Amino acid sequence: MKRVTILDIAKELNITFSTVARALNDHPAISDATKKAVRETAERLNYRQNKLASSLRSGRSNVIGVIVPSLHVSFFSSVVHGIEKIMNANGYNILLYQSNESKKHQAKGIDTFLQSRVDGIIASVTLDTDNNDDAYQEIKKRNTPLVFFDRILETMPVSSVTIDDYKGGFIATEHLIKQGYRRILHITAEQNLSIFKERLLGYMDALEHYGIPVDEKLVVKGNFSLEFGRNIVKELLAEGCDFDAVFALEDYTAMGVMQQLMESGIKIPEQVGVIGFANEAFGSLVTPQLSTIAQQTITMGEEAARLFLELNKQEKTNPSPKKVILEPILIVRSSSKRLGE
Amino acid sequence: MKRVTILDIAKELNITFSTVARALNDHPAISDATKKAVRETAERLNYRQNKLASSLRSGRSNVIGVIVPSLHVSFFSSVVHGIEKIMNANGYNILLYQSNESKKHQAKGIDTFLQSRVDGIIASVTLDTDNNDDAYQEIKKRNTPLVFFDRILETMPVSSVTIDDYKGGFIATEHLIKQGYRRILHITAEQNLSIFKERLLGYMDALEHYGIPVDEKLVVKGNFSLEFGRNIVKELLAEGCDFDAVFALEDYTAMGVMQQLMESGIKIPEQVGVIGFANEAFGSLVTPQLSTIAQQTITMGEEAARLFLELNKQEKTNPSPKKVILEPILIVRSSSKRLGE
DNA sequence: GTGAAAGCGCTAACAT
DNA sequence: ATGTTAGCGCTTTCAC
Repeated sequence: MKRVTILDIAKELNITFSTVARALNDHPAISDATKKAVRETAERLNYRQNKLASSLRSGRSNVIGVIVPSLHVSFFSSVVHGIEKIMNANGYNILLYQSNESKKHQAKGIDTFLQSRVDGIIASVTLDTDNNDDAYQEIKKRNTPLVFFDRILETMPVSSVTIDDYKGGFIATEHLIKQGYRRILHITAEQNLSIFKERLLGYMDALEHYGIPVDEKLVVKGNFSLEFGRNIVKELLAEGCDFDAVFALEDYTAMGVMQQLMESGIKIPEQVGVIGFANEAFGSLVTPQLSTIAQQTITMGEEAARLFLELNKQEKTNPSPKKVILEPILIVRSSSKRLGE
Repeated sequence: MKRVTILDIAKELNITFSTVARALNDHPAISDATKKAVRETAERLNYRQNKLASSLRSGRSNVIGVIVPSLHVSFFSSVVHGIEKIMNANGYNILLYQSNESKKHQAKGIDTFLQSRVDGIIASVTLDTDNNDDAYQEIKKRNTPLVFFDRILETMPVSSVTIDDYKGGFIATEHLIKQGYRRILHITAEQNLSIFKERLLGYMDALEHYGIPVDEKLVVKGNFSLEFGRNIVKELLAEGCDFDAVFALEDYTAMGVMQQLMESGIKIPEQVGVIGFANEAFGSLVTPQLSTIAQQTITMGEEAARLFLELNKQEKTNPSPKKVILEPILIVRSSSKRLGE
């Protein structure tokens, strides 16, 4: 019933527990014979190292904290999948925390991570996080390596991996323009997070680049829900708003847009073209298939993990933060393809 | 730069560190004045408890390990979402591990959990796990609380939460029968996991119950992929196999079935009805909308967490394992509704 | 209501 | 190549 420790192994073999510890850690100064004996005894006694003790003593836990808004959002669970894959392959474990889009929860999670003495933190911030968030400042103050992905705090000098949201907005809009659409509605969100700002900028620059005037009435603030997409289309149609394409901040919103357009008897893509953002699984399964911008979710997670590993290697040299920017990928499907391509 | 400990707080206040520890843990024997002073000093010095030390000493880590095949599968990420929500609310953190459907990885994950002295493990086993899996046996041997969800080891006396897969298979089939379908194709999987066995049993019993003979040619072994659904339909149509409905083990497979049927000019649900399993997000967005069986994913995670908490409370009484069985929910959509309902 | 002291199971610097 | 020793930062029993 009592847990077996290195002391038990030492007793069995009539050596000291420090020799056992060295043998188990494959210390070069230990003879092969001793190592073999120790390993066999360890196995026989069913010994398991106590990581708590080892971490406490060594100051390294081999655990990193990952904090995301919600695993129920496929974007985040895919990124976490990528993070875990790489970190696991490098001997790290993942402590997981969901902020549930609440700054308060997020702060509590960070606090727990700090208490657990994680070797680093990978995070995507809540929608309402401000640029000088205390919790994140505390991470830096304690010299705990920090990596942001997707939703970052722009003013903090922290490594991050994002997609080029500006470019994402640009190529989505450009694609619509090239398909002959001219009055392109853009559904965006509150502008406190850079990702939405950037997409909007990309949208505006694309219009300008192709000599199309920006019409403020064609930029509306919305959210990630299918419902919003339906409602805004219903409203705009009722108002007689004149648009011939929609670039939505997220695929679910775009889906709502499509549903309402179809219900209103508007042909997609002949009368109105639609493009979303995120490449959700359903996009290729619906009719018409939804054009979108893919965000390389798993790659994003993998890159975030690699960024952390790099950061950790050069920890003493205190390197300047590194920004990895992934390419957004235009996925053209039938919802926006009215020319031959 | 040096970490602040309870000793630092003690020095500041000219009391002993054990008083500080008690004050921080809200020990009843400590005066309110002392508690207040300690808390203020802790805050001022920016103290963070070292959980490694506290866990090592107390023997409780307040961490539980969660091991799933892959977070990239929405079913699992939703369940983990539910688990984290409840465990977090009860003061626990989640150590996450993906087995990637590999028994070897799974064993390594369990080993790490054991080394990290987790207070319990919640798991959904890999497809190839056998009933006497060493890693899971080891968990029990160490008296570490264990809870399975969805994919369980039947012969192990372990608490678990599943849905009633038998009933799921039954009501899916019954629904098709009531819609007038008679030659119902069932796509199942290898029979080593109970979930697929149960669904198949439910299917057969439903047929029998309604006096429809079971035709072995209408039961095929497949997998979760859309491709499999497409291919099997193509094959069966080529063979001239006569079926008028399909009950697929998973929505993606069902989606492949629908796509191929439509491409072959077969009307859904008029000529062939289709029902899937899992209630993936896309089901309500595709045309025709896909009927399915919902598995209460988030609830499943929450129940698994509650089961663990209960288990942990009565740890000394060594309670008999408790099986929570959730109701499968029939979701009727247009892919299988050819009568008025 | 607070102090003293032991020890959780390791790592690592210093001996030999 | 192995032993000795001192902690890591807490919790907890036993004093007073």
